[in-house]
Amino acid sequence: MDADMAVLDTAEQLFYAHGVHTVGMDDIRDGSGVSLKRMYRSFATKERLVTEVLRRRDVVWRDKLATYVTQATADPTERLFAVFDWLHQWFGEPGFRGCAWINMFGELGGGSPDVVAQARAHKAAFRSYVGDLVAAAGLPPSLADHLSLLAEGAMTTAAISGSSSPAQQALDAARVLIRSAGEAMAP
Amino acid sequence: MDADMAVLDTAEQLFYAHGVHTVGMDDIRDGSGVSLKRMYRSFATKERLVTEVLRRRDVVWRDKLATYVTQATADPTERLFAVFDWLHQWFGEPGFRGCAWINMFGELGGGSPDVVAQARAHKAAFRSYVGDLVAAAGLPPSLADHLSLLAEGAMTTAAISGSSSPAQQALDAARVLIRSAGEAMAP
DNA sequence: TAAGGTAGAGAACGATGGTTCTCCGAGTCA
DNA sequence: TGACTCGGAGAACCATCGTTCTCTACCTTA
Repeated sequence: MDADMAVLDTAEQLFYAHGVHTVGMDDIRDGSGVSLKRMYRSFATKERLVTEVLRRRDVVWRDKLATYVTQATADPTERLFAVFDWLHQWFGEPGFRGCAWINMFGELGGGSPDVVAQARAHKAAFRSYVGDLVAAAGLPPSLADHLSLLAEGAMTTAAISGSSSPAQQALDAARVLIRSAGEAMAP
Repeated sequence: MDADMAVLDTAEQLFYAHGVHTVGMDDIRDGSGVSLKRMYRSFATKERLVTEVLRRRDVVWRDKLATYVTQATADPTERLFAVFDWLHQWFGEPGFRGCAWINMFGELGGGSPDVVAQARAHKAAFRSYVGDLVAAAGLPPSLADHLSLLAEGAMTTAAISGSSSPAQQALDAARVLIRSAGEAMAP
């Protein structure tokens, strides 16, 4: 449905920019041009709309990252660096306000098991993707945890500080970790 | 005022556990036993109460960390490790739900410059503290950024995954970074 | 053209929550 | 004791918001 897409687009943008609670269904109607009646036919409740937004965003977000990394370089180790390049680019986008899952976890996590599950799944998928890249580079699995932590830290630090330089700092740290891990494996 | 303390205690606990929006002033009244009238005399608005909670928590949180680190060891480098030990301990506390500033930034950051400022100040103070420890250990300043990112990443990852092991992973990564930085300085 | 069904605009409803007001009891001071 | 002040409990007020309902216009089909 075209209208459903418009609703999801508007909801995602407004939720991300202002948080879930402060955005009313009326705001989403106004932004999308879709009537309340129609919205409620596709999304029975606001909570359902939230989870649909997160579900779609998860696919899109990880696809954008993977596409960028794949096209950036074919070298397995360089691909790990490319993850942080992509973060840097993302942080610099206008309206960047951190990771949507972290934000929604903070806002709704206390009362919404669905949001907790989505956040957990999204973060697990990201870590798993980094794990694939690490394995492809022939590096030890624990490195995936370390690089993921750097990436997560960069996201929140960039959001709160309003700067994209945490991506660069995370990349610097990642270089050290990757080099050390490589030396440890093949000294 | 004793009543003010009770209000702040209750508000902090409820806000942290459930988020700001879902906690009503009535809930804080019920939890603290302080009447609404009295609460509004000390805290003119709910938003003010939120910022007072954050202000007090900032002092307490950083003091707990610094006290732990100071008492853990006198060795400058070991003190850097102690930061992550403390995080591990914190993550394991019952009711742990991540960093209050990150959570509130996610929930209110879009509409509350005060909360943004508090989160920014708190994170800057933490980074600065790590910077002091790094300097005391005679290590390069950029290491402070790297270790801070690991710590931030560990906080959100621990919160979302519901596990305290990210602190251990961050400690592992920190060991590598610190060793590398030490070798680079005095090879 | 007439009947019927669909969809949208917007009002309405019910609940919630921030903030204020009212009323009443208790303590105080002359 | 009596007037006065203070503070608390809780109702009241007002706005917001999720959700539903109504009414009307339009489209379809015979």
